[in-house]
Amino acid sequence: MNDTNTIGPVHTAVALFTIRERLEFLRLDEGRLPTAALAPQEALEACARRALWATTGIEDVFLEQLYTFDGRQDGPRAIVAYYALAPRERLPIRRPGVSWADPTDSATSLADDHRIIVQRACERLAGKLEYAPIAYQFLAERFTLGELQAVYEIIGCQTLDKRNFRRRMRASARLVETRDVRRKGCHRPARLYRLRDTQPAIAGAL
Amino acid sequence: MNDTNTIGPVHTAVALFTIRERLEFLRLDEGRLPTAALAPQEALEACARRALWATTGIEDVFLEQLYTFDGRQDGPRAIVAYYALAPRERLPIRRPGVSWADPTDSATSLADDHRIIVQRACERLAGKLEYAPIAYQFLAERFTLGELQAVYEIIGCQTLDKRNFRRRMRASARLVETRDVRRKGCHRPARLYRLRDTQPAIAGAL
DNA sequence: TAGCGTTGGTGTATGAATGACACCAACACG
DNA sequence: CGTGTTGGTGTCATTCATACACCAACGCTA
Repeated sequence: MNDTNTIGPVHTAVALFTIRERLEFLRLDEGRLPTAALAPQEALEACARRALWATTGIEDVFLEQLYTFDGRQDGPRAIVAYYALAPRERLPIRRPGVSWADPTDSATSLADDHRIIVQRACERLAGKLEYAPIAYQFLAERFTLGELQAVYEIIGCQTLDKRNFRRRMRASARLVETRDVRRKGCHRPARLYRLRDTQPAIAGAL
Repeated sequence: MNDTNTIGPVHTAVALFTIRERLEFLRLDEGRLPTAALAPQEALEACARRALWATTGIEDVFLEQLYTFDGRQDGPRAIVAYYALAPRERLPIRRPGVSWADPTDSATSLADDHRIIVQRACERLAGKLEYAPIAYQFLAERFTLGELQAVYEIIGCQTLDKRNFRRRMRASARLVETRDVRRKGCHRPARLYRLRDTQPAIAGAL
């Protein structure tokens, strides 16, 4: 009766994105995003993290506030939406009731108010891609330039020229070349890079 | 006892900006921004407009959601902050208890949580200046290029080259030259421009 | 062990956009 | 009619963005 997900004046909702060939978001089987009602004394961001943790067990992901929506008349007064980003490797989700869905697929069953959240989050991602280091949130600590380019192409919905992309990344001075390479498949190994320490991985405010 | 400004689980707060030689925001004498508690059935944006209207009588200004902050323990659960923009001419505020203040002046008496709102709003303004038509929100329907440049310089906190600025504005194709000029002071009259109709004056989502 | 398939990795040339810069025009006022 | 003040204009140099093609290194297989 006192289900923390259905009562309370303020709720949070979280759209968790990851990339595996395509951009995907985490969707509960009932066609909703993870949500939680704000508990007494609880901070909004903590509430959002709790919503994610309760459904998936995931912790310590990139999380940023997206927008606050009006609630429904029979529900919360306001819904504070967040979006989260994480590399696929960190998401060994094998829980009943959650799965990955395609945000661009209008056939995906999803409540209207949550569909808007996913769509706005995609727009925000594409917009921030150029001026904030969000692409790295989809990658492991060390990554290849090929992987990085794939993230840019998927979020930006366009193919990029390899040489121009690499030059841009080098010019940004955010990357550090490591001494290691990654072997994967029957082709030339790829150099591994990581984010420069002095550059915060998460751009604070919007 | 039932003061709508002190109870209720969700509040809105509004930082209203205008430009008169410098950027200014509207501040209540008690060192707070206009706020309102979300009424039953009320939409968040309507609540923010009501907060502004109740203190100033101002209606129909540009208003955009900024960020949602945690409430304080003895107050609301969440504070949804908005920022508003309006040309100075439309603000004949002669109400007791409200005045204009300098957002960059740390000596301005302002509650800490509201100070953060003003600061974040200034950052958002500067950031959006380049890609969204917010500068026009500070101007009347028809304006001179000199006035427009002044807005850009004040929000961007930098002086701009007159010729380069005008070229950029022309290239953006957002402006329409009118046949009229404005005479003001003892110097050459300035051509008046207006925003192109097909371009929405307010960029919708963020 | 040689060839193939696949991804990793590199430089140059061209057009576009940006930034720096100085002078005349039109008015009001005294 | 002279002065002060803001309005208005073009060019050149530099930087940035775009388009584009080939060899390298590996695993696999024949």
